[in-house]
Amino acid sequence: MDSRKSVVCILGPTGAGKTATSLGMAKRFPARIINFDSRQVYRDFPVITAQPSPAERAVCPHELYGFMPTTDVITVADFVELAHEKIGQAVGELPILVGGTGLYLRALTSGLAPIPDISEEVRARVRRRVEEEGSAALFEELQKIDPEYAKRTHPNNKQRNSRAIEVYEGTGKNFTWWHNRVVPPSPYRFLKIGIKVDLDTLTPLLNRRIDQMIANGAVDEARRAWEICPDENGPGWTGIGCSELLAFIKGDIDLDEARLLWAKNTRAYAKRQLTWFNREKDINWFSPDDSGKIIEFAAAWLAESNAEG
RNA sequence: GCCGAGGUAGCUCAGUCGGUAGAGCAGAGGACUGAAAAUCCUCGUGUCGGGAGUUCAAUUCUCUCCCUCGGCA
Repeated sequence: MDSRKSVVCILGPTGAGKTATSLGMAKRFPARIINFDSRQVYRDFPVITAQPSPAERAVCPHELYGFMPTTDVITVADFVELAHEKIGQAVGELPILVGGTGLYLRALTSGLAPIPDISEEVRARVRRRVEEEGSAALFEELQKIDPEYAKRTHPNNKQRNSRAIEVYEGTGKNFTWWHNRVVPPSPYRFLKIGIKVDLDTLTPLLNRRIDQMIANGAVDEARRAWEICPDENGPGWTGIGCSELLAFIKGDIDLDEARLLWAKNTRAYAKRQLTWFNREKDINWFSPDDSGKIIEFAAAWLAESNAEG
């Protein structure tokens, strides 16, 4: 018997129709939709990051959408904590996780290595070092303190190399040591539903969605965000579409160039998402127009747990 | 019509003092544990504009033709 709380996850590449699927499910079961998309948390970019509209959100409670300022960072660890909190609040409701950030979902379902927070001083120092000495210098150091992890990263990967170094400096244990710690099993049982669309089918849909976003005020949205957070390095600005529109607003490129760049980057992102999800073995894949099947499938899975419990 | 500069990868161009060529971008695939819509890795045969000549050997030198872009008429 499995008495753990049931959580349904709806994942897939951007633009595949996850929102529509989740709403269909929310109409069938009392539900609470919880976002696991790292960019849809930003309140200044509801259109550009394709957050559910107010009408869509009225269908059932929606959590972790549009609540962060562009100036703030969200990390995997922050997400996992927030998601646990929101799942806990779904009492008498089915928690439905919807999103496309593979790392966030994996961290939530498989657990995150229990690495303590690294102080801002250490992080800032390591980051300064990457800029000054270059990523390869940190990589050489990493080969000494964590040869195993060094094999899995690359001299040019400044983000990973500095993270691995800061963990060692901040905790005295290397990254690999932390990764090998056993994480407690999740208090939830998860059903992963993937919306599968091949890239060539998806691309024209993504392009059309960009035109729609522009028609829905994406440019003004970016202008307003720029007034609120006039710092290109503000974490919210890393969303695809945000930086391209900012380049247009600043006069560096025209709107058509911005659109083409945006489309190209969106497709590349969708491809990265598909690559990530292809590796996960426990995803049940459906096509976007299978919403009926998906709901039956979820219903059967939920009944199974009730029968057991 | 004359003078000049060019025609090399899908695009922008480098290069070969004669031994059949390589960067960036684009494109494709992949990795991924606190920045993840991030960050990073791998993948380059193309009548080197056509034809002829010189040469063991021409994308490279010579001639000629075609085309593009400037300038002069």
